[in-house]
Amino acid sequence: MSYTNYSRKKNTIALIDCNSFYVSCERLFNPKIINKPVVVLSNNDGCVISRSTEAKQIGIKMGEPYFKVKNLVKKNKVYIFSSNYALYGDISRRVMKILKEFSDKMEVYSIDEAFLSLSFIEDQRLEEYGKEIRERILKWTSIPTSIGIANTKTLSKVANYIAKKNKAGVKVLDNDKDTDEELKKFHISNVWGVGKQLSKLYIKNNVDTAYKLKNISNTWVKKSTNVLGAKTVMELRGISCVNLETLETKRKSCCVSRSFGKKIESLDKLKESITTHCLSAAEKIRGDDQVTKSITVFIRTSPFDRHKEYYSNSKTIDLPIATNNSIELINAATEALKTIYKYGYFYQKSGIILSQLTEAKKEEFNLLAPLLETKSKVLMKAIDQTNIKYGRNSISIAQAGTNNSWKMRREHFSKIDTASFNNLPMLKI
DNA sequence: TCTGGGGTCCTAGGACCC
DNA sequence: TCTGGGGTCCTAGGACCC
Repeated sequence: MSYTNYSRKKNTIALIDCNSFYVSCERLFNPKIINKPVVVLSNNDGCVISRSTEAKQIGIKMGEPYFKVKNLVKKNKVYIFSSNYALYGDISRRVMKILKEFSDKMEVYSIDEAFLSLSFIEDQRLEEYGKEIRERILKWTSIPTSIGIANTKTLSKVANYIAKKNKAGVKVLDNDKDTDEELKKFHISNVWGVGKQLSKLYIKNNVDTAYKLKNISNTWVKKSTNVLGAKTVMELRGISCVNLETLETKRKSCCVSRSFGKKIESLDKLKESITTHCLSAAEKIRGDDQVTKSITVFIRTSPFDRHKEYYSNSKTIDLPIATNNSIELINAATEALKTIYKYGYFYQKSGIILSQLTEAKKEEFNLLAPLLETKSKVLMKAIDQTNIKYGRNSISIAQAGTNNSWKMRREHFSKIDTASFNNLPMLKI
């Protein structure tokens, strides 16, 4: 049975993906690393999270711990950068703003990816339109992109993957025969929505290409996986099941966590880190006018250390009244921390999660403590504004500590000041 | 010595109820 | 010898994404 002959409303989706995004951002301000192997490291200089083409060719893998590739780095004179998310965020906003000009239906999918609806473009113009998008992004921001265009999000992901390998940087999958040819060459593990576990299951059942997945029986997928698995199969058949989310939605939870630059043992130091996490999480949700109803604190030792016993625990506290007040969150988090802290372990990471986020009602009257409520709101606002004006952590609270020996490593930071971003020579005129 | 961080969605299973 | 059954709601943990 063929699944490709359904008559359906035309639905065209482009996926625009910035190539080696973090590396490309660093290159904007550092022309000497163009055409050189470059990698960007995760927080704490832990893992490789972005690689230039040259770095990929050397054999540096995505997600690999930095210490494991140090030799390769040295031998090949690879340029190393600690991540600079403020910078990447700024560049991302610029790219998205330009993309928006090409379609009024856009979904910003991640810091370096967006889906655009191109249903209003005739099929024969799609490739040309894709090239226009690509050229304008390149010209106005110097960021190279790859563009995949197809009838569903999953197929546009496939097209994008192919576009990355071809020189034009644009791939349109709009006819069934070509699409099938490409799907036959497409390994199952590269399909969007098929991770490690599903790959294993599919391969065990002799489904090792996207084409085989597309032609699998509906009953089998539903029985063996879940609704997401079934959706992926439909999408490969060109039947759209994953909608374009054009409305910006607010987050439903907010997590702040960090590994420590140096392992820590004491409750006091953990308290400092948790306090710092609460301050930034509270600031984030206040920025979105949200409040939280529950806070989770978690701590753990290193899962990689085979010589020491692993300890990991978390505690969730439900708050009596939804809040975004830093002090209240810190108090709750501190209580939670005390219940899970165990002496004698060397902790590697701590974090907090604010969940059940909802819209803060602007004029909510708390009859029990109206005055207190207002005062603390004013205080939080003052803190946020000062920190925006004078830089992060201009105002903090004492419990966050000032001499944080546990702070993360950032030995290869490019120190590009995004505050003076507009002065930097990024526009090529 | 050194292994990221921040999200979403789904499901199994427990708690609870009648 | 021998546990009711069926429904809802909630949560922890898993899988996936970038």
